[in-house]
Amino acid sequence: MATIYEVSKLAGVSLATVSRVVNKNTSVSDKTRAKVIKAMDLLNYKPNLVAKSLASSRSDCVGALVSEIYGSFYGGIMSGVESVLRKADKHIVIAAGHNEEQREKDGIEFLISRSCDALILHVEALPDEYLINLCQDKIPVVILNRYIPQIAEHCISLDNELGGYLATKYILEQGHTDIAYISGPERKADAKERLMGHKRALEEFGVDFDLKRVYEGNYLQVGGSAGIKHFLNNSIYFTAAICANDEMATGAIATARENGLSIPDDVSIFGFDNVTFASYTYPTLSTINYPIQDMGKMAAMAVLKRVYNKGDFVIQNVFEPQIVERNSTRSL
Amino acid sequence: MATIYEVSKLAGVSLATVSRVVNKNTSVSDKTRAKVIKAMDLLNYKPNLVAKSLASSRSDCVGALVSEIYGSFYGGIMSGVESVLRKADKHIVIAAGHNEEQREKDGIEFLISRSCDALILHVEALPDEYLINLCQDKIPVVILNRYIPQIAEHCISLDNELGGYLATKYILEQGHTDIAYISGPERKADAKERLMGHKRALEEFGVDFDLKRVYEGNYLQVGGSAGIKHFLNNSIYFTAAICANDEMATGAIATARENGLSIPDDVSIFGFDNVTFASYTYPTLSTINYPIQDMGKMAAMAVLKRVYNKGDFVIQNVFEPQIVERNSTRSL
DNA sequence: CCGGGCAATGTAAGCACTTTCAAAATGGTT
DNA sequence: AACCATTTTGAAAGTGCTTACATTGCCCGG
Repeated sequence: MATIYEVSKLAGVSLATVSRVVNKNTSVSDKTRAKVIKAMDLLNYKPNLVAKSLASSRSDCVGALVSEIYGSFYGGIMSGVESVLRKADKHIVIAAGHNEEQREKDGIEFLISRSCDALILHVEALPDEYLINLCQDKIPVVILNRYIPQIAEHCISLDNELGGYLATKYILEQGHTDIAYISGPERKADAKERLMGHKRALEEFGVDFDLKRVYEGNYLQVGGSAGIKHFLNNSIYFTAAICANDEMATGAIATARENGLSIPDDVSIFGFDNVTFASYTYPTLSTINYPIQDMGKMAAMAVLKRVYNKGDFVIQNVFEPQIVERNSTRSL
Repeated sequence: MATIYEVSKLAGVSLATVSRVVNKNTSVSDKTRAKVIKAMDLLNYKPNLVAKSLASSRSDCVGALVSEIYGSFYGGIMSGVESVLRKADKHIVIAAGHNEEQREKDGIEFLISRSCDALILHVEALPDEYLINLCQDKIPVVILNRYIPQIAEHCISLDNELGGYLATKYILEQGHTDIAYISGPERKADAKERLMGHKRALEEFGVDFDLKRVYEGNYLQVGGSAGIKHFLNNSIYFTAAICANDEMATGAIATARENGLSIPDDVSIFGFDNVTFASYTYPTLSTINYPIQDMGKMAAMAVLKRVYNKGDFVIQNVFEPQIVERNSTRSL
């Protein structure tokens, strides 16, 4: 591979001049520029980005850490990030945190050591303090799907409480009052917030909140199954089950059906996230839209703006959830 | 950030010695090693990987190019690749090709310029010749989901013909003889191969192949819908529809149902790929398993073995598809 | 007690760029 | 033609690490 040195020799100019042409930086006369470009073409010169990084201490790399690489939710994040950053000629280095504190930390250090210019993080296990500290460091950070007041401007999140509220309000407006709620793991902030919204809606409609009607699931399909079984086995009557995510909702649908319940005639099921397969289920799943891809794009734009001074986007830190009406619910 | 120079000064040794300790390479006495490690701890030294790359002309980066980042199929690839490579402390840089020749080419050059040590490619639009040429270059390449005889040892692919054969054989064994086939785009190699397998099975069972019973879809949900509509509108009788991928199968199920057909009682539907949502549909989808995640892992192992001389894996270049029996088919 | 051989360590030349600072060229004014 | 202000160019010092080669020191057999 040709180096900048060979180009400079062939063009009869100095290294510095070639560098200037490559980086379209400062003033170079048209004549020399032409000479240099010709030499570059001739040698099929491609700048060595590693050397460039070392010399400039900018890598044009953005690190993205997600819990899992698999899955449409995380896929949405990365896809959004990639689509924006790639256009700006930035590279994306990925790592998975697998929802474990140590691995998330490792992942972050891994990305920093690669001297990423910025980090886009979807971390679940790491405590707030760690992230607050991280934001004090020189490396710019965007945190997805999490709201930490002390570093609010670094966070891009969904109003989960509102989502929980909207879901329950929708079900209440359909005339349901016997509502089961299959929650996410209590230790997860978003699960807690969604449940809070659920409570607020109940309150607003004058329906008593009953802890017996809440089952703590694990955000997985089996969690939804277990939830439905739990309510049936304990003879807790319900005409609607609100699930804290779509995955549990599919489990709930399957298990309800296995127990002879027809969806939505006997029981309405509501999800949260609006992942891809929500429109593949039968019946198609009513849910709350989580615009994760847009949020990924926003994170990328924030990086572009703050780190590379490109584009004059207005950064939206909090996104609003919206009802997606499909066929898994009916009004009483 | 502390540099190797500061460590060497603090430890009272030369740069080279520190480098040796860091890279666990050649012989260093226990005493000096201890001194160096202590100094590194004290300074919280983290090697600058960019400088390391430049000096060693190894980046510990592997580039992964997939058509889309979104979606469980591609997610499977990346997830497999990440899980293996991360353990070996390699970084994964991703790019999307979006199934367009130019973007795929750009993506590859993008990754090469980042001086990736190897490339794992899932490209669909680029012609064989380009890939054959690429393999002549110094950069090691693994090609996923595509078989090119001239560079067979670089390819990790599924026996699509066998998959098509197995799917059709399964349906035939269930007693169906009026079989509709919703194919993928003809220009895609895997679609062609799957159709070939379909034909072979028909032949074997003495069922005439009729071009009228084949509809060329686009691998998307709407393609499956369009296929079913096409057959119904043209009064082409069928008791089973085999779809060249799961996505079209879900479209087919939905549209068949809309037209008053019950699945699998009136018509059996068969898919291909076994993507995540295949077990979320109703009825759950019988399909052909495409072990894409394992193939991603295998690609990563091939890189580990060939590029980094790590591990003594046996590289499996061709994977075998398998029937996944679920509830969208029935025997006549 | 001397050297051969080997392990441990050091020296210094890269690696391919960026960037600061100074020097040279240019052009417009008198 | 001389001068000054700009613009354009070049020289050279980094950037933090690896690695070939040289050197040192040590152990052991003769």
